Amino acid sequence: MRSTAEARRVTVLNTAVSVFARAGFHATPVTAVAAAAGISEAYVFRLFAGKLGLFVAAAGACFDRIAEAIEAGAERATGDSPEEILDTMGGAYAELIADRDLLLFQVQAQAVTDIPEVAEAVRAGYRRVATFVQDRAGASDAQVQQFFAYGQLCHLIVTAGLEQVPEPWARALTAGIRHP
Amino acid sequence: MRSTAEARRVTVLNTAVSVFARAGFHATPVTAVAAAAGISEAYVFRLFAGKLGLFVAAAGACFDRIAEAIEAGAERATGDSPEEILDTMGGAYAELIADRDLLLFQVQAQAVTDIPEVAEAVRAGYRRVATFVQDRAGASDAQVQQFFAYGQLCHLIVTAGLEQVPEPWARALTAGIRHP
DNA sequence: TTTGTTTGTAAGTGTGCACTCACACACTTG
DNA sequence: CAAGTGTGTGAGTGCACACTTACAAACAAA
Repeated sequence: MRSTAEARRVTVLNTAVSVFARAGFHATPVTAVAAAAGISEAYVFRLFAGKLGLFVAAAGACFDRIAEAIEAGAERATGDSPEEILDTMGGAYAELIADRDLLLFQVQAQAVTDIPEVAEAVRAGYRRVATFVQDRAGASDAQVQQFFAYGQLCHLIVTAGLEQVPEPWARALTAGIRHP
Repeated sequence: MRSTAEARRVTVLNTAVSVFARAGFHATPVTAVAAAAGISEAYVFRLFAGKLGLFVAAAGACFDRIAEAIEAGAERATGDSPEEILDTMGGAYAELIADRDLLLFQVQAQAVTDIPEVAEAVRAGYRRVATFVQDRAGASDAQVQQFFAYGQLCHLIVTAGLEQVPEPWARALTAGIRHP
């Protein structure tokens, strides 16, 4: 017994987030995840209920990490106006997604929401994050909406590589966006 | 000769947008597009340079339709303040994506931007739409950015099915969004 | 009619991949 | 030590699907 199954599941999930992030659910063979995690394909199938079970569990892990980062970030807020707290949360999020994996995974998950289990996982993830933002920052509906709208804009900026585009329209879309 | 190849290409592209919109590039066999278009798989391969060529061409058709709708919508603006024109453009876009195909196709295209040809097609699409919005509405960078941020929020709302979620966080995210 | 061109297809071919199964090794308990 | 339990894999199996090829029918021009 080299490791417990539960510990394996955790490491596999983290690598799964990274690997699925690049090419998405359908274009990523589970051999790729297995190889990245350093175990055999067969064992991945023993640890999770099929490729779909693996992806859904990875989505859970992805949103867990996002929620934790935002929750931890909120603690660092200096003032307690909604604007200040939202700003600090945004900063924590920007910091977290610097490596792109969590952001790209979200995009990939949104793309396979035609699979009901994935749609539910995405809703569960945003439910957790959005309710926390709303409650903790004491923000209005409009502020919460704006927070997520600009978050989604980040997805476009990163997937389309707009930071690298010097034209005016691209500069307008990326203006003031943190980090990417 | 039942039809010219060029006419076929147009009809195939429109069906391709609809069919790819549902399950995305990798999960959609070209037989599905061929069947929906009423022709054989082999002929699709004769009309387009592989599955990727078909998808990239479909992306072009998708953004063409969006750009045309926004350009036509801008004509209907009553005033000429940036706010009014942006609002009218937003309305035209909301109207266009009522059938979801164009919106979902954009999401699917963003998910396969790891393929350089697709990334370039996405950039070309947003280049056309964003420059038009900026020039025609005479909007500031911040206004253009906001316009697209809330457009991207629509993608999340539709893919995650948030209109159907009665909880407060979902109501906050969907508040005031037109149509979906 | 014959020759050529374009539209269209049926029937493959090869490959990649999800998933299974029989088996082996590690470790524990009695 | 023997028997049991959990961890891990090699070697398949079967199917879906991207792409090709050989062939046919419609139309045009001579």
